[in-house]
Amino acid sequence: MNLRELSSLLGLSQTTVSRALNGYKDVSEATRARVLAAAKAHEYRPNTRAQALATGRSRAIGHVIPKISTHAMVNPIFADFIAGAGETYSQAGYEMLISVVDVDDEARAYRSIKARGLVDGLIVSAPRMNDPRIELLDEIGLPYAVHGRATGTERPYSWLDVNNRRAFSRAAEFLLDLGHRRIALINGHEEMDFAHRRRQGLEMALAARGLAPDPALMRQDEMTEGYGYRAAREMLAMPDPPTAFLVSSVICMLGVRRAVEEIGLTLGREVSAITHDDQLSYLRDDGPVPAFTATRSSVREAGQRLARMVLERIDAPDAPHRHELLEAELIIGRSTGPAPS
Amino acid sequence: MNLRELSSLLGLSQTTVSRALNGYKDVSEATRARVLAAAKAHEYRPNTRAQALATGRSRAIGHVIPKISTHAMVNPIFADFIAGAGETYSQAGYEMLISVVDVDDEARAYRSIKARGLVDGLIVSAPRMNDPRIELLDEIGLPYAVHGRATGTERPYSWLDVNNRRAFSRAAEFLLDLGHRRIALINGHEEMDFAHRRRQGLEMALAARGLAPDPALMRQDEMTEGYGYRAAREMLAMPDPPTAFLVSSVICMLGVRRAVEEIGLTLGREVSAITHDDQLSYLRDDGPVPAFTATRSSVREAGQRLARMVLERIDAPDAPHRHELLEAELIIGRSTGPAPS
DNA sequence: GGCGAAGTCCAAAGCGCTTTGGTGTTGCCT
DNA sequence: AGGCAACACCAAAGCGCTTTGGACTTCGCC
Repeated sequence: MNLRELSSLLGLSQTTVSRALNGYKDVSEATRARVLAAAKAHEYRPNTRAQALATGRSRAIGHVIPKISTHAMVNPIFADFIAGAGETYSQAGYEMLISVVDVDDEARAYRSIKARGLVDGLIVSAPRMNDPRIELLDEIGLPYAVHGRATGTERPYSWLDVNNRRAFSRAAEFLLDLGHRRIALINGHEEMDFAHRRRQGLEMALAARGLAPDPALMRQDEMTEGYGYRAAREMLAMPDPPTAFLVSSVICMLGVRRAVEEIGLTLGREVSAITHDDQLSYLRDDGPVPAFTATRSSVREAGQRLARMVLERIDAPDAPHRHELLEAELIIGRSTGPAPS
Repeated sequence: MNLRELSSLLGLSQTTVSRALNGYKDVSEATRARVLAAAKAHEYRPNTRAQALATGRSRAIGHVIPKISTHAMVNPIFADFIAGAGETYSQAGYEMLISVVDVDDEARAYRSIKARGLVDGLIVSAPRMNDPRIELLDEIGLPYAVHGRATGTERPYSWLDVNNRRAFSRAAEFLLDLGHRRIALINGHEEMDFAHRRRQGLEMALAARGLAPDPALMRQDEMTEGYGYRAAREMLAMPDPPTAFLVSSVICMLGVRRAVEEIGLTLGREVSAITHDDQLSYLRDDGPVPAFTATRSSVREAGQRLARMVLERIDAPDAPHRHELLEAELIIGRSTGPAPS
C-alpha cells in the first residue's frame, strides 16, 4: 500500500492525504479522520526512502565503530549504550545506523556518510584527547553529540559526560579517609579522555592531602579481566604494596578481586578497592549491599540522554551547544574498609 | 556533488555517467575512465536514498533488539556479534540498522520495517523454541537468517548455529572421563534454544554412561556473574555437592570461580568447571594455558558468517536454505582436573 | 451584489537516482 | 551500394513521497 493507492482508494489527491497524515492545517477534520482510519485499516506506512528523498532528512542517526584491526576489542559498554540510545530513537521515530569503519579510514567514512545522505546526525563515542573528529564533523556539516569530552579541543561542541575527575577524586578521598595512603590506579588507556580525567581526579585528591602520586602504582591498558588480575597481582607483590585500588571498570575489578583472593586476602579487609560501575546489565551488582564500592553512573541512561541531545541539534543546528555532566554516585559496598595499620 | 552536476560537468548525460559508474557494458572504456576519474576527483557518492528509491533496494540489513522492559538485560554477546556482522556488511557495501523494539510489539515492528522499505534483510537473534518470528518473516516476505535454531519449527529457514548439544556432551564426557559423576549445569534460560540444546548435550553424555540427570544440579537464569556465584554457592553447600560444573557463559563462570574460591577450594583441583566461551573480546582468556577449560566458538566470526548468509539470501531469495553448524573447540585450561576420590 | 478572507482541496514539480527504449554512427560483410 | 550488427550515447519516465502555487467554495460584511 503506497500513497497513490491509498489516495485513489479514498478518492482524494496524494497531496491531501499526505497533508492529512502529517498534521497540516488545511484539511478538514472530517477528511482527516477518514484518511487516518483508512491508513490504519490498510496498515499504510510511508516509504522511508521516498520520504527521505523528498524531505532531505533520513530520520536516522549514525554510530560509528572504529575498527582498529581484526582482533580489536569491542567496547563492553557498547551494548548498553546502544540499547539506551535506541530506546530514545524509536520513541522519536528515528532509526539507528551502525557503521564499522577502519580507524585510519574514519575521515573518509564520515564524509561518505554525509554525501550519501545516510543519517541526519551522529554520535561520537570514545573521544580521545584532541580528538580530530570534532573539527571534521563541523567542517562536513553533520550534527553530532559526543559521548565524553575531548580535552584540548577549543571549539564548542555538544557533549554528555560523567564527571570522571570528581568521581575518582571523591573515591580517592573516601579511601584516604579510611586511612589508605598507597592507592593504586588500574586505568584504561590514558589517551582516552575519560581515563586521563580519572587519573587527574586521583592526583587531585592526593595533592589535597599533600601526597605525591606514585607512578609505580599506576597502570593503563585495555580493560579486561586479565589485565585487572595481572596489574593487581604485580602491585601486591611489590615490597611496599598498595592498600587500595581505584579501578576503571567492573570487568577489571573482577580480576582485581581474583588477584586479591588468590593470595589469601579479602577485599574490604586487608585490601580495599573502588571501581567505576557503568551498570552494565550483565554485570549488575545489586543486592542489599553491593559487593563493590563503586562510582556508579548508568551508561544506558547516558545513551538515552545523548540520543536526545543529538536529536535536538538536528532540530536546531544553530542553537548553542548543550552539555550534560552526570555526577557518579558513590555507592558503598563491601570492597572497602579501613586501611590495615 | 550529485549525478546531474557531475554529468553536466563531464558533458555527458546522467544515463551514461550512471552506467559508467555501475559497470555497465555499453559505455566506451575511454569515457568510463573519464567518468571514474571525475567522480573520484569530486568525491562523488551516489545518494543512497535516491538509489534505494530507484532500485527498490536499500542496501541495509536490520537487527532487531527486543526490549523486554526498561531494565531488561542486554545480551553480552551482542557487541561482538554486531562487530563481526558489521565488518561483512561494510565490505559488501551494506549498512546495518538496529531497531530497539518492545517485545510484545515485535510483529508490528517487522511489518513496519518491511512496509517502510528500511532494509533488504534481517538477522534474527536469540531464537526461542518454536519461535514465531520465522513464520512471520516468511509471510512478510523479508529475507532473513537466524543466529541459532528454533526447535519445533517445521518450515525451512537459513541458520548458523554452534553445535551446542555436541559441545556440551563432549565437555560432559571429558568430565566423566576425569571421574566426575555429579555434574551440575548452570545454564541460560531454557526457553532459549541454545540452552535447551546444551542441557540435552549433558543429558546425552550422562545417559551414555548409564547416569541419570539430577534436577537438583540444574539451574537456568539470566547469565550474570551474580547468578553464577549464587548457583555454585548453593549447590556446593548441598549435602552431596557436585564435583564439576558445566557453565553456559564466561560471565557466569567468573561467579562460579568466586564461589569456589570463597569456600577455600580451587578450580581444577577439588572442583572442576567447563564454560562455553564465545570469545568476547573483553573477556578473552588467552595466555599459554587458559584459565578456563571451555567449549570455544567465536561469536564474532558467527556474526561475519551469518551476515554473509543473509546477503546471499537477498541475492538469491529462492535458493535452497543454507545451514552452518559450527563445532566448538574443546580447549583444555586450568579449571578441570580429576575428580576427588 | 461584490469582495476579501477562510477553508479545502488539487495538479504538478521536484528530490537524485536507475532503467527503458530509443537514436545516430561505425564498420563489416555480401 | 545496401544492410545489419555492434557500439556509444541519450531523453524521459519512474521510484513514492513532499511541497509549491494555485483553484474553487463558502461565508461574512459592507
